[in-house]
Amino acid sequence: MKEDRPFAPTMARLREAGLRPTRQRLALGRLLFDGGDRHMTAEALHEEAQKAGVSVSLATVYNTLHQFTAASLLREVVVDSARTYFDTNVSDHHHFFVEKSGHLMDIDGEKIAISGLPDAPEGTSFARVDVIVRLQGEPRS
Amino acid sequence: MKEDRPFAPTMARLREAGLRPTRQRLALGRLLFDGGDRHMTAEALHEEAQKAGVSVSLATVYNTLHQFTAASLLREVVVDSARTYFDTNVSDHHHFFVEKSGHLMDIDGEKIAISGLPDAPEGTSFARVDVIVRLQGEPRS
DNA sequence: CTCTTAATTAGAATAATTCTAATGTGTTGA
DNA sequence: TCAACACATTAGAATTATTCTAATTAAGAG
Repeated sequence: MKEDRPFAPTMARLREAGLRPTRQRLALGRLLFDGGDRHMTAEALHEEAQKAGVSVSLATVYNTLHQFTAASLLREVVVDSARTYFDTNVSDHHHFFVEKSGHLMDIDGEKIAISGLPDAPEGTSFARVDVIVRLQGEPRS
Repeated sequence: MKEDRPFAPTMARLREAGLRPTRQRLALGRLLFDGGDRHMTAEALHEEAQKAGVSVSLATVYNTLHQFTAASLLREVVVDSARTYFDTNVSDHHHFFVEKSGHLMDIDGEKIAISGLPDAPEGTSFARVDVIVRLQGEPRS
């Protein structure tokens, strides 16, 4: 009679990425990937881990977020010079950003079309195109 | 026989913005606005001022950049979590960002069209739409 | 079980930015 | 012209997110 949430999927992800499934990485992976799309900061994830009774150092949270990003399990979103967000949605998409609250929302990449983009300057190529729709006011929800 | 570059335009800008044309603001304004479109960091502007023989503290550079931004003489560009860029081009446009070197280039806003943007969530409205084209490699020029 | 290597950690270090509180300077009006 | 006040500037301390360091711990192979 196990009461834990399934950890097998996270386990598998880590193995595929060539990351040892340590206690900390499993715990963080579960927090990140168990509940749909999330936009997390290192501090927020660290707090969440504490609250969940998992003891992880902040340094490990940072390490883990970067390793997950390198392994394409996460994507870094730059919208605010004050803090870095990590997005569990790694598919093609864009963002609404509520400037006042620092809240991020996904915009499906397929819905948006961008036309008229100039070619990449000589010697360079596109790494990614980010669309950030900055919002003022507070969403209802 | 004056050898100075014209300071009158900057002077006028400051007055319009309701900012006292102090020695520091005039000097920084000239560095920023005299040479076409520029993307500057606080540190870079501070260095440039030193080299130009203008003595301004870093705190003043920061203050000034923020005041200029509030007055719409500058626009803040968020592309890199490590440093904040200020753009002297305040018209509608977007950016190429060379990740390796930290170099920014403007993309004329009229060239680009974005279709399929969802409506702003209830309670919010669009403040601005930023398109950032991240480039890998090094531009030739 | 033991060895080897990679992961974790606490705390110090770093770097950009902001704050503080003291000093200096434009501007206004008599 | 100049006194007086509000606003600016400044050096340096403080803050904050993030990274680094060096030492400890744990995972996986044999």
